[in-house]
Amino acid sequence: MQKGKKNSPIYDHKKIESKWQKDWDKNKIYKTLDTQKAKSKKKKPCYVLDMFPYPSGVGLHVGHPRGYIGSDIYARMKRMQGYNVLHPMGYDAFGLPAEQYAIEHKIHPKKAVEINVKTFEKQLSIIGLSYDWSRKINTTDPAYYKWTQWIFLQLFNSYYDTKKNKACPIKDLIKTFEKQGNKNAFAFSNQKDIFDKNEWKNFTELKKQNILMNYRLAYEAESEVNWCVKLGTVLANDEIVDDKDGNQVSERGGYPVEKLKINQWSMRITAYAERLLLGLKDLDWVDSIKEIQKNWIGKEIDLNGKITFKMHDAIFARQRYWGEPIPLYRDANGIIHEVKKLPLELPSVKSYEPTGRAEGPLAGVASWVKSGYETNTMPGWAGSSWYFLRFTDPKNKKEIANKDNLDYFFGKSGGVDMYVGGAEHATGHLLYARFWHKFLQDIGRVKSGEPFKKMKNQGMIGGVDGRKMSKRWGNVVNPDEIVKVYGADTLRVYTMFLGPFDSHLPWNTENIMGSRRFIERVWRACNHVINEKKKTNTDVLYYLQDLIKKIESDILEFKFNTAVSSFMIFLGLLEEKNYEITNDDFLIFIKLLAPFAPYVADEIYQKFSPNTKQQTAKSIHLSDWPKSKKLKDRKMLQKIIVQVNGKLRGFVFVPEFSDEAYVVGQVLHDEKLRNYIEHGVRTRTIYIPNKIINFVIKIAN
RNA sequence: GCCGAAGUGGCGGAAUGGUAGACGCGGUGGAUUCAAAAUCCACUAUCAGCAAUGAUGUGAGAGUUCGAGUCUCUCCUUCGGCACCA
Repeated sequence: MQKGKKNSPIYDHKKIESKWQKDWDKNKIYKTLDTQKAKSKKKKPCYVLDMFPYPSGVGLHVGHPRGYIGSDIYARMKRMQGYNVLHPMGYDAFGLPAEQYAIEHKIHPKKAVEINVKTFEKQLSIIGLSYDWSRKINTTDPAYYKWTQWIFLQLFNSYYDTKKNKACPIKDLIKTFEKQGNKNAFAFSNQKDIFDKNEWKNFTELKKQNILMNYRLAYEAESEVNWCVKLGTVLANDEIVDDKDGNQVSERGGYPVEKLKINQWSMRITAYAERLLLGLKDLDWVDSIKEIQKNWIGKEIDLNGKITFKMHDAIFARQRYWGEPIPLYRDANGIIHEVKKLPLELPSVKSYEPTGRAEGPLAGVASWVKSGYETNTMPGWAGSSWYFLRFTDPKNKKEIANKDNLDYFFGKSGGVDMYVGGAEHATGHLLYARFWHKFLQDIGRVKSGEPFKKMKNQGMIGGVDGRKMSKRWGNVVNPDEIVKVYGADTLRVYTMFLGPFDSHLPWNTENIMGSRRFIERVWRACNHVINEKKKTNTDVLYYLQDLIKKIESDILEFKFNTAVSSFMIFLGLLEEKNYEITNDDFLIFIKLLAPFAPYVADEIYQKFSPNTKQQTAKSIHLSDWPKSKKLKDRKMLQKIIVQVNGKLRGFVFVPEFSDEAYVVGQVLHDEKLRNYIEHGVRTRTIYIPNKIINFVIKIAN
């Protein structure tokens, strides 16, 4: 058929993208089925998770969505393959950046988070990410942090039994002390003094409390903080820089920083060191991250066979306002009690700025202090150490998540099926989340010991100058601008086409035209479609079958760049000789493309899908993923590489699985090739069917 | 210093031990156009040659192999982690 006969209108990304965005929202096509419904439909779960972001105030640059686009492509394919995909998004909004933003802009952190979340969602919504927004969570929501506090209390009420090799109730340990003292208690501890049962009975309450602190998995102890006298505040490591003389100074102002020992809460992660190390073996993570964790845990066995670990316990407190309150209080006698009614909500304060003492701003709230509450709050990593559980049942008021939901979504693989995020969390979030997960396994809340069985890490995208994108260098590219000018489909394709998913790559807006052209070529490829009475060109047909396999395996391995290039080759094939393709075969191509360019794919799908009289076709994203089939009549000649002494000298074409003698015959038949071989004495021939033949020639003299 | 990853055209990159440079960007020439944009066609690693073609070539050097970008060893460079922080 001649080009231009079926005149497609011009590709208008704005029109197409706003149309489908509304349509998808309205029909809630990305909604995850509830457990009961999914089970009755016998739908298998697939949990595809992004590391949830910190909604900082500056907004997204073009590198941020890279991981989200990758996981989205994966989720979309799985959805089309019939899985009940859980692909949620939420916000990790406690912690320093939100607090800093609030201080700088003189607004309440809660307000700052609201504003930032809005900006963030607006930016994300135009990229075409298939989240089920009805499961959105926010770590700063009291309904959420109620359960963060609950987990804290479970840790507080547990010790690590070294014989059972798991966490056990502290009550059991107290019973042991009452029966036999601590001499043969199999408990992980830094308690040095030995006592018998009678001594234990005679200890004061306060003494008992202090001893138990040496056993609890969440415990209070003296530890060091960075104290800045001039700023009158405790600083996080991130806020400290080296000055030109190598002294540690505050990033803000450059004032001296000293170490100060204060009493604060910690987590006995060291009790889990061995299990955290062992668990790494079964994880489908990139080796470099496993190696980093391994080094961090740092197991060493000295000559006497004593096992030590480099890893320290983790401080679980910040002298800051914007975090989860620790759900404990101290009575007049100094005895610690649990807060019975959770959540213990963060009170409103007049000033959330540092107080000038080595304690949190909560110390300035009279009623809070009077009640005996902790003035420190939990660190940033608290809420992110279990959020992936909450997504399975985000509105549950009775427990962290209902067991049926947890078991269903964490069922087969025992964890999130695909976790996508930055490699920079190797020793922070990824370690803490594994620690809490193992603890929750010990107390029977989850079945598996590992939360993230499979993980992929996106590399950073730098500026054109190769530097990190930042306002400071003036090299920030805003995704909104790119979407406006080129469209979201182009942004997605280009981001994926840049290079390997996990490499650090520079952004180059000049190059984006190639991806835009690709989408336009897809649009024009509609002109090659013929009706079903005719047949698709066989070259196209064969390539299409290979393409199905190629795209599926590339998506599974996160090799999106090569997937895009094989789409381009397919178009080249159609264009070069103006080949024809049937309606059905073209739809195969469009379906394969749908996860990458969801908007244009749905638009084209509607044109070519067989609509019934009653209704138009559903979204392409709810259609079935193509399956490759064996083409019976596919008997192609094989191109055999001909080498002489390992050097390429030409090719011969032979039927599949030809034997050596036949291939040698064909080679000798070719005058040019024969000359190379007869140049010397043939001593050996290496033949690999369908691939290569190499003649080893000894040249006389 | 220790541990890990990576070095391929002008650029981003591709390549189960088997045609190095797919695909894209950029560039050169041409078609179309009053002109431009867009689109289409051809060429585009280096050297020699009018050309067919030949030689060289994946950070450097050795090795294994019929055959190495890919495997092994040594070195160089870059990036990440650790060492002073958690």
